Amino acid sequence: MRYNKIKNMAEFAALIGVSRPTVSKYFNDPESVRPSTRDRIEAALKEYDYRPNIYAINQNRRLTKTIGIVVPYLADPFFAEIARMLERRCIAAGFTPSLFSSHGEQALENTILDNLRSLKPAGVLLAPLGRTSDRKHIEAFCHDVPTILFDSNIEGVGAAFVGSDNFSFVSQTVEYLSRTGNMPCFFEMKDPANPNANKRRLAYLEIMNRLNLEPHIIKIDGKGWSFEEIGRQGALKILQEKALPTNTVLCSNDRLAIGFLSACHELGISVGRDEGCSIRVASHDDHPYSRYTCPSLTTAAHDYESVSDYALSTLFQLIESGGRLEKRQETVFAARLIMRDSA
Amino acid sequence: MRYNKIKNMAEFAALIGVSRPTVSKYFNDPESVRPSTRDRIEAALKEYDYRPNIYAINQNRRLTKTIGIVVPYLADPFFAEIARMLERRCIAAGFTPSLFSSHGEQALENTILDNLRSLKPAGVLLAPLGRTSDRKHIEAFCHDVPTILFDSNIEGVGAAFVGSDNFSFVSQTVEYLSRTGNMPCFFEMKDPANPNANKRRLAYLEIMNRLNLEPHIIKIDGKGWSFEEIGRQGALKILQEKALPTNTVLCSNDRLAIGFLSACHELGISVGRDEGCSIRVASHDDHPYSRYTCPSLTTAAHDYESVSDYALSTLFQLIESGGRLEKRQETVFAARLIMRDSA
DNA sequence: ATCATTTATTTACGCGCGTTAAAAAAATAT
DNA sequence: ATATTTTTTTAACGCGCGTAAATAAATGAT
Repeated sequence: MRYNKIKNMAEFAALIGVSRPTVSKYFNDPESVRPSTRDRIEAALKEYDYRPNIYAINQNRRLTKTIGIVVPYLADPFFAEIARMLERRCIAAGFTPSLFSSHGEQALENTILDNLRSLKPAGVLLAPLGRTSDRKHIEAFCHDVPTILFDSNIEGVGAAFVGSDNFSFVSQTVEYLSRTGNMPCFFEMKDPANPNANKRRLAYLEIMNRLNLEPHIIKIDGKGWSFEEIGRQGALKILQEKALPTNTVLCSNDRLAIGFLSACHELGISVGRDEGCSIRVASHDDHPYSRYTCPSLTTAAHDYESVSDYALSTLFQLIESGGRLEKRQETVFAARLIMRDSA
Repeated sequence: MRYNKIKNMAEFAALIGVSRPTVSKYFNDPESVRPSTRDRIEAALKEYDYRPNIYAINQNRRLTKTIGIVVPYLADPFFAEIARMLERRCIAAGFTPSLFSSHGEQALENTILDNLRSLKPAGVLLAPLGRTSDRKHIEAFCHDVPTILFDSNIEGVGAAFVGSDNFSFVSQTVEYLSRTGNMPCFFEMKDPANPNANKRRLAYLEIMNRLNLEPHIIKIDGKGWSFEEIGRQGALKILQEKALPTNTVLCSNDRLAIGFLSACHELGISVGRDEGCSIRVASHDDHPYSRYTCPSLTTAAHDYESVSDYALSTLFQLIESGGRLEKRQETVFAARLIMRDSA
């Protein structure tokens, strides 16, 4: 590696004895130049460390090779995990992923989208905040930028939605819990920001109805994204007041359940399906930490792989078709019941 | 908001009756133009939604207003949390943060740095993988780009290091544990990738020596970043073999401890400082989930705020001084003991 | 009103690359 | 060897903005 700093493509081309447009062509598609010249270029690339100026490239392209990934809350390991998979696949497909977190704030979600727009991304994968999102703002964004929504759906917004089938989550947990013991009550936040939470509640009601069981919903107070703490406080209150209608609790999501289990431990209430246990707790999401709660959490797992795979392949399709799809498809993947020790 | 699409600064300037260089000046520093023209520009900005082309801007700037943030593993809530704080402060200071995760892989860390270099960032905050980092690669990067290391130090690399004082972590936990019960043994991975782990072990040895206590180090197998599982497996093995030299365990970090507690629960071993408990477990980091383990985890907390504050203010200083600091400073912040129920 | 100072405008060039059209060269087919 | 196809070269323009120098206008102080 010689340390002749090469400042532009013309200089680099001159060095190999090839014209600049040929080099430009090579960078846009290495296959588009004759193998012999390709070899010469690649040999030179190893010798000198020239890289085309990304800003100059993107200035003239209508669209860049960037894919924006926006999640509502990156400190939630669920989103961190899915972001990780999405990033991988973007890179594998020759795109450059750019990751953003809305940190639970509408204003930030909006500015992220504004900034993203001027990045002229080839496409965007957006997991919106949900109920607290600025629908109009997102709609306007999706109008200009090829966008696939994932995780949280907003009806009619974006070229497609890819997520998990909330009904499948709840039906599996409710049926399992009912079959193996008492029927579950449903534990959730009073005012959930995430639309999945609402769908899960509706699913619970419907399934209980089908099974001819009386539903019980426990709504707890709390705002923001500190679900564990909200779950813990809510559980402490309910448990101390002995307001639990059954000995089986189905939490809307794992983070609430983590808080619930923490509260149980504080109060000396043993959780599990064993004889000595006084309560069973199950949940949904298969959060990365649900394996390590005490007891380990029975839950329903997202099909992370399929969701991220399908979201990206839909996005690629959208990009190739020039930003428009025939029809807005909503695709959801079934959950997988994970039986552990808590229920 | 009229829907006349403005395609460049010249058109926008013409619309207000101001020259293009004046508008350009405004965007680089709104204070640099006369208040009356500033008002006119800002009024027009509200009416038409013009935004300067970011690629054209950055092409001519030697440095952009981007700040790169690189963490080794974003699915670890500790890094997610610190990334969140860093992002905030970058935005507040008028920079655009760009977040990357190495996902625990050297190759990815290298390509991230390569890509980052061509983004011409004003500065970079880098938390390296540690032992598995490609030192030469990082060194070369830091030579060209103003970089502050954080969390994991690499001797002599980068303009400065900001992190936590591992000695302070361990001294507080060891002293607390020894004072309130039996002396602790130290539980860690055999081959830790993170340099902090090594410093913590050395600190443990030194402090035990000072206290005239015999140190015991338990090294467990395992590779990668699945610390909880590694801790769990290691703990299961040790506990089943009854190879624990004392009833007090100090884990190198919270994620190992989460696995350890999980193993204890599986084996029916009660953890805590109460009479009925057979083992005490403490740890370091104050991981966002350590509050919700069962029992809640006694640990030593990073001063997240100070670390992120100081790292960024050092970076701003570095940027202002044109990329060079007098001397490479290593700054570490003391830990804060968090007494909870596990020890 | 006059001069000095600050701020704005005009003009012009450069950045590094995408892209295109026409000409030239090289590879392949007949 | 000639005709045909493919690839490369040459030359030139455009993208949207930064920036600098010279000029003009507005402001402020005397």
